[in-house]
Amino acid sequence: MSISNTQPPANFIRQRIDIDLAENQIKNVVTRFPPEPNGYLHIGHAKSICLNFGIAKDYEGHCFLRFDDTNPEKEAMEFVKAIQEDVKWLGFDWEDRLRHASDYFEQLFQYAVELIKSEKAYVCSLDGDAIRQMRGTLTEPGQDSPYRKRTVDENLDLFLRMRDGEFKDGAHVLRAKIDMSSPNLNMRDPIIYRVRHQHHQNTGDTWCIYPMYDFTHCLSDAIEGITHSLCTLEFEDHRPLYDWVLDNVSAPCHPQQIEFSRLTLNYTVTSKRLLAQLVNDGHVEGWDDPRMPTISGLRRRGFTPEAIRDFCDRIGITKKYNQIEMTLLENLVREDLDPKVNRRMAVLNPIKLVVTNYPDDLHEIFDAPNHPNKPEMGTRTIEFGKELVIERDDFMIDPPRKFFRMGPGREVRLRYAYIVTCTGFDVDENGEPSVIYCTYDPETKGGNTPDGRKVKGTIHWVSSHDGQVATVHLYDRLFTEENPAGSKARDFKDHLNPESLRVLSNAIVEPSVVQGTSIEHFQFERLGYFCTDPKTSTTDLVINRTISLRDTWSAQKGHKK
RNA sequence: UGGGGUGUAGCCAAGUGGCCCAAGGCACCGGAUUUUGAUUCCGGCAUUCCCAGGUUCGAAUCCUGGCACCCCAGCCA
Repeated sequence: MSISNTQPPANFIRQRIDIDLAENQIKNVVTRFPPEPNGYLHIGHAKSICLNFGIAKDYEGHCFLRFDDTNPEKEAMEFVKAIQEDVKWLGFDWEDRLRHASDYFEQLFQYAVELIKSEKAYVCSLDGDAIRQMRGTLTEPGQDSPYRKRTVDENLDLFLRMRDGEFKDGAHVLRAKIDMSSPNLNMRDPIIYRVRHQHHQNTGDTWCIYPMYDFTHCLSDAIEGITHSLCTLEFEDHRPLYDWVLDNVSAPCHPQQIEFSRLTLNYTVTSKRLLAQLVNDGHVEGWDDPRMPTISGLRRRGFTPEAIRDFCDRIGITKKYNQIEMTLLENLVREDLDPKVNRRMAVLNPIKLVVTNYPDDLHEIFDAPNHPNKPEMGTRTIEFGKELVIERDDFMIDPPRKFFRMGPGREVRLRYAYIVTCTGFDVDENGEPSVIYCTYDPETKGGNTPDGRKVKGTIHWVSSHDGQVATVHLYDRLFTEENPAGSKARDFKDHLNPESLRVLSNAIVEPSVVQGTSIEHFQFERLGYFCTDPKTSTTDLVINRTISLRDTWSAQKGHKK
């Protein structure tokens, strides 16, 4: 038996679930993906989405999409819409399990009342500074709030009045009564409700008090019957509080929180806060700028859901701090696109090539395969003529021996057309070549060599007669540093790559590169994978480079891509 | 001498005391095929698992002691 490659990768969370199932701790698996709608989803969220939805799928359980919307100041409908679109695009379906933490505000309120009644929560009227000061430090215990001894009746009365809008923002908070000397700061009477007179994206103006994350999350999990609440490492310290809340109210069940390490990708940032800065400061065009590691940016760049899911599978789930190489993601995109995408020819930096012995007004039509290794993908026609364009990089006045392209006196194949020999060139006032001349060998139609002669170089071309002008966006990594946010001394924006976007406005593409309403993917032969930009129009063809082809030649030569 | 975590190749990662002189992927280095210097294919790539002791017939896996790194003092999540 061969090893199945459809087997989901083993990881410690799946092992935990296997044990829970085997020991009958749970009957079926329920997970959730709980984004806060305060920004767009990024590749790090994709890891969590694939984990949570992937586990639900593999174990035939369920996964909720739940908006963790307890802080109305930062949250917006734009983000809840975008998040849903991104999760769907990645290929996951929450069916009828779309929820908001704010759907539970009334229940949460009742749980808070329970806590007050059992003397496990109190209204504290200290201001922010005082609360902070009395919390103590990492090495020193905190001090009890003077309001800690308020009676149940007094607390109840105050809490109800907080809800009724009697108090200004910050006047009072509700705190859990735990232990001000706990070595875990989260257990030092954490705030669980605060007053915020703020319009909420989902509940409107119904509430003016909002529950905090630590109180909301565990209870939302319990209400939904989540079995395994998967979150990132920074919440490890919060687990005792997660468990405390569930142990001290009449929660329907007690989900288990399990933490895993978040994704770090080199040469970019995976933090909503930092990405928001790039958007707000205008360093990129928006959340869906193709240079952004956001799901919407990657989509517009031409990355596929398949490649992203594959990436998430391959990086694994552990508790180790990691930094994944961007080249892994890039290679998986190539791997996904290579077998399924049509080949086309496009010249990014054109220079004119005149075939001097070709008839002036002849335009031959050739069939060219859409995929050289997959005949079943069919063919398209390409037009040949006397005047063509080729890539400037494919010609050198004085080429080295190993340059398998065009140079004076050299023979080269024009892909799927003819073998041509360079006979001369013109230069402009700067000494740069401006026109190249060649002759073609009529016996080599289609690029074949009936005499069996070897022609090492094959270059791409487009006919001037029917080639179409396009604007091509060449993208490169957004940052010049591996870990742009890794230094406390320097702002991450100092490491922005000034050449992350190059716009080529005179590219010539073959006419079969037509723009549809949705993103179309191509491989431009010898160049890379490209896609039409969603903002392209019939009069202005805009094409994004997803990723270049692997290029061992220029890598060896140390040439710049 | 606050608490919570993590340490297996350049980057991920399996491994849960004997089949480990450590799986797999990416990267890298050869070599074959090639009308994309692409793809594909074949081969190579940790006597060693943060370090030092110990237990054991046997340790990456157990014990003891170090070391390094990450997270926590929002009325953010």
